[in-house]
Amino acid sequence: MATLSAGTASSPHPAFDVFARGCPSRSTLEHVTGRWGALTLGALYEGTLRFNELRRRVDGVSEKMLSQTLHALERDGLVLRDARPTNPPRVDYSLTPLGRKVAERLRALISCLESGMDEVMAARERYDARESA
Amino acid sequence: MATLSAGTASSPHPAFDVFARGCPSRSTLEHVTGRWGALTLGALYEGTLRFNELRRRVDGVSEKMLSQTLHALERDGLVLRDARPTNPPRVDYSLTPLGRKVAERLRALISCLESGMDEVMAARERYDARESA
DNA sequence: CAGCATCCATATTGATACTG
DNA sequence: CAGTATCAATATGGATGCTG
Repeated sequence: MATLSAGTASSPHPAFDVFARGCPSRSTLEHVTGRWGALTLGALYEGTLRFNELRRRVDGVSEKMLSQTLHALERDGLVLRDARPTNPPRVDYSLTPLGRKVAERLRALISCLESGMDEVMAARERYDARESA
Repeated sequence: MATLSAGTASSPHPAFDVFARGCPSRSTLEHVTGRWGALTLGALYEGTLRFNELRRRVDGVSEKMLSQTLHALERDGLVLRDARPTNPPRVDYSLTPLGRKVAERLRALISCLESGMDEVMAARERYDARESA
């Protein structure tokens, strides 16, 4: 067994395996956990948002990155894009059912991390003290 | 409310907030979800591993990236590094209790993604057909 | 074995300007 | 408003060579 193909999370022989180099699920994982993917899904979990609303809510994204992120998530079927042919244009972004499930897991991870941050900070101090010595 | 500070996952006013630009938890999230962080935690979830074992199991990591990833995770208190002063040297990596909790959430996310991949693939085809038209 | 230091190609990202 | 296009800055990643 060269890669982490077997023994993964739920199933011993999943049809798709994130741990394998060429698996499509690996790219999806990257879209989801990427720098802006996680924040974008997190923001949309709270409700439908328009492009510029999203931009304001996700602290630090550039127009380009948000656009790119949204395209990737839409392509993966996690985000729904609803463009109304009005003038001025109005585009609403929301989560698909699958996107919602994924966002939930993501939030579980995030909240786990947030509540563990005191421990993380303490570990960092110990590490830095030890290394600088 | 300019950022995603409020209304986050579990608590309305978390002490640490991943969504805020300068929050330390954001960097931890990046270590955890980063390209190699997720795979590394996933691998260690299955048991203690030595450096080169880890390198073989995480398909595609370079020595440098694995080293870097391991340092970041160790500093954050998620991974434990146990170096025995033997010759040849032997270093065992394992998860701390916090690391284990985080890895669990990560695996939940991953397995959610893996079981949704059929849907993802279908969405991709629809998207590509639509866009190329 | 377990790594660190260095160099370099390339991928990501961010500003800026422009369009429908 | 909702983006796309382009260019420059930067970060990332990998190959190589060396050490304890």
